[in-house]
Amino acid sequence: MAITIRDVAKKAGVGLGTVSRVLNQSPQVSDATRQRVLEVIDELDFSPNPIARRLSLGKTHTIAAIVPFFTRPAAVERLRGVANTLASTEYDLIVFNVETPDSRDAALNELVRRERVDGVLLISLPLAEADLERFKKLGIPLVIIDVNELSLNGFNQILVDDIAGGQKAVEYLIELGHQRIGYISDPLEDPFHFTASRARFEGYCRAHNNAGIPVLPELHRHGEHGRYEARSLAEEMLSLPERPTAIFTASDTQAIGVLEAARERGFRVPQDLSVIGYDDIELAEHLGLTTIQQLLFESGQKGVELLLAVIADAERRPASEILPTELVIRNTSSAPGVD
Amino acid sequence: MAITIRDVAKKAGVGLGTVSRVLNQSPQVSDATRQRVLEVIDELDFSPNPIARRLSLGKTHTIAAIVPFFTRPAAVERLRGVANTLASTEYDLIVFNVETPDSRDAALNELVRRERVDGVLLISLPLAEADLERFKKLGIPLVIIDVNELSLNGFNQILVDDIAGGQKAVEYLIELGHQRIGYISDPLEDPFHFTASRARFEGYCRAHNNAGIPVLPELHRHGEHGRYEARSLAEEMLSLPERPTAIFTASDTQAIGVLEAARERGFRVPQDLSVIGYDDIELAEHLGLTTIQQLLFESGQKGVELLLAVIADAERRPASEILPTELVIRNTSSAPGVD
DNA sequence: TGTTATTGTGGAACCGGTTCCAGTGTTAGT
DNA sequence: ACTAACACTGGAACCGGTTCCACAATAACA
Repeated sequence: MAITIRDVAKKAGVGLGTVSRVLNQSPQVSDATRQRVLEVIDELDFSPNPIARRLSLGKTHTIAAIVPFFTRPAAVERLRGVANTLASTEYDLIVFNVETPDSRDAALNELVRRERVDGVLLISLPLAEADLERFKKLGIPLVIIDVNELSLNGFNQILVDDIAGGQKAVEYLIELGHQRIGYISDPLEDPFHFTASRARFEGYCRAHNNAGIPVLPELHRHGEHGRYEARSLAEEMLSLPERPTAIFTASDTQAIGVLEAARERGFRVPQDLSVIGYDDIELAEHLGLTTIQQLLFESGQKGVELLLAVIADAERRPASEILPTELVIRNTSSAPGVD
Repeated sequence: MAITIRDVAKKAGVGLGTVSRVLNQSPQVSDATRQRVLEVIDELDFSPNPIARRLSLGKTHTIAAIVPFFTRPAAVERLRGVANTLASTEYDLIVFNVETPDSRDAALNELVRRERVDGVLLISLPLAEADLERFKKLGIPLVIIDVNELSLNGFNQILVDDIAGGQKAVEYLIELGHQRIGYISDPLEDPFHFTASRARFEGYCRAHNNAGIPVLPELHRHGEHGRYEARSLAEEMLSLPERPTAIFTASDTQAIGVLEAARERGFRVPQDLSVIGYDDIELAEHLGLTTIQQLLFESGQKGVELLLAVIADAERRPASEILPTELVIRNTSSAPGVD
């Protein structure tokens, strides 16, 4: 049987309230008593049972992260930010990996049962109005990371301006002299309604409009997320009678597929084809891939910090922070037709 | 204030013990009563507070996974197996990401405090004898996944026969006619004492010995884990006066680095150079990489199942399961010098 | 010196479950 | 008809913390 606060109290010759006060650094304890209690705690190698603590406090000291496709490099990196930040707190993290709309709903229902978690981090996953309202009504602290939706004004969120990111990438290509710029992304409509591909496309369009370059439908292809799929889409695009001189993709993973297609077809990168990805995952640096960097690790970190703040103060007004993106120029981009 | 078992009892006009019995499917309840209680539970949308349950049962219903470098593809895939298996149980998972010996020790100390978790999954991380003994002495259920060490006989484990895996890869190359086969791996000695690179090297040596081919020191290079590092090592190797005609790597990530080096140097794969990786991560299929498949997802899954069995029956004798490896032949391997 | 704050302390009550024990009602056995 | 065995049921006690309230001892004030 493990040592309890009562054992400590008895051995130290104090009341159990006093031991609890020492544990919680209450100032209401004299130095002499505190000293004695601390000695006994040390002597018995006592450490308080966190579960009893949670029950008594009515808090679970657990937060949940809902993450679609948590094996994707960008998701893993965000989770790393979450896990590392949480490691130094007394909070536990439980991760819900979502791979189908069904598993999303299961996770949601699980969490919405009160008393399970103190707060929820929703990563890259847009929810229906009704689901969001449920969180609000039940008063479950919620922080949304990486969902670009106008309707989310009243919620706590950490977001990345994907429109600006996409625009930045394409403006850079236009500046280099490219006129036919392809865009390869996930489907703009998918069962989860992910926003990233759409927002980045919006940036793509804005850059074109600002420069007075028409947006050509044949230069925008989309398919399931993945390097392999992106590769086929790129091959289609590169077979066009008027092929693009540059391709922007919605993720680095897809950019890698494009690089493969270019190699396959004998196009040199960047001389014959410029390629720009998105995310700046670890591989991007090794590949020398020009990309739009978004602060993945930091998004997880800031999401946790915000969530803990919301948990600590339920009355806090909703806050949102927009993380910057940055164009990282490496070796897969140059002016068109240059040797 | 949330609904408790007492509210249900009152509304159903039964004692609170009865409600508890219904919740725990005790057979000691008449059908009529059970029915009534279930109706009220439904009506009030009651769900029992897991924390109170845990305190009362003296179990945390939480298991910990200690995973070094949890962003590496192989680790992520194992974790996916763990998380998905656990999702259908009432257990929570907390993940300790270990990136330095310090953070390993911190995780260990955290966990060894009793009452924190019901069991521990140790993934790919060899521990000192003393640390293992600590688990045993404290009676904390432990399952070790993917650590190849003879001294672990008395422990529950899921392991992969990395020696056989390495041997299989190299035997296949020898069969194809290769005589100069390189091996690129992590350092054989590292701060964590990872076993994978060593065991696979052992297999490499056995295959050579069996075939009467000498093991040449210049054909074995090792460096920090990573695609980029592997690339430089491969470049060194390919610059040798008598370069290898095939390279076996300790991971797919490193194999990708080798492919890059080959491309850089103008070697065609597989005509000029065969490359075999290890793990069969998702990328391997897309790249057409020949590799040794190990059951990553399953290793997590089986680890959890074993751990839950150990938790359920502390007297269970230690069990170990060896997962098979399989050679997956794709497009990066062929006989040497064939066009 | 008597009265009032102030500081420190002990422990009951509580958080919301589980479990055990005692007790009631029913059925079976003789 | 009386007792034994059995099936159900109610609720106290418990898990191990926190918190609040009552109270004692000391300090501050008039």
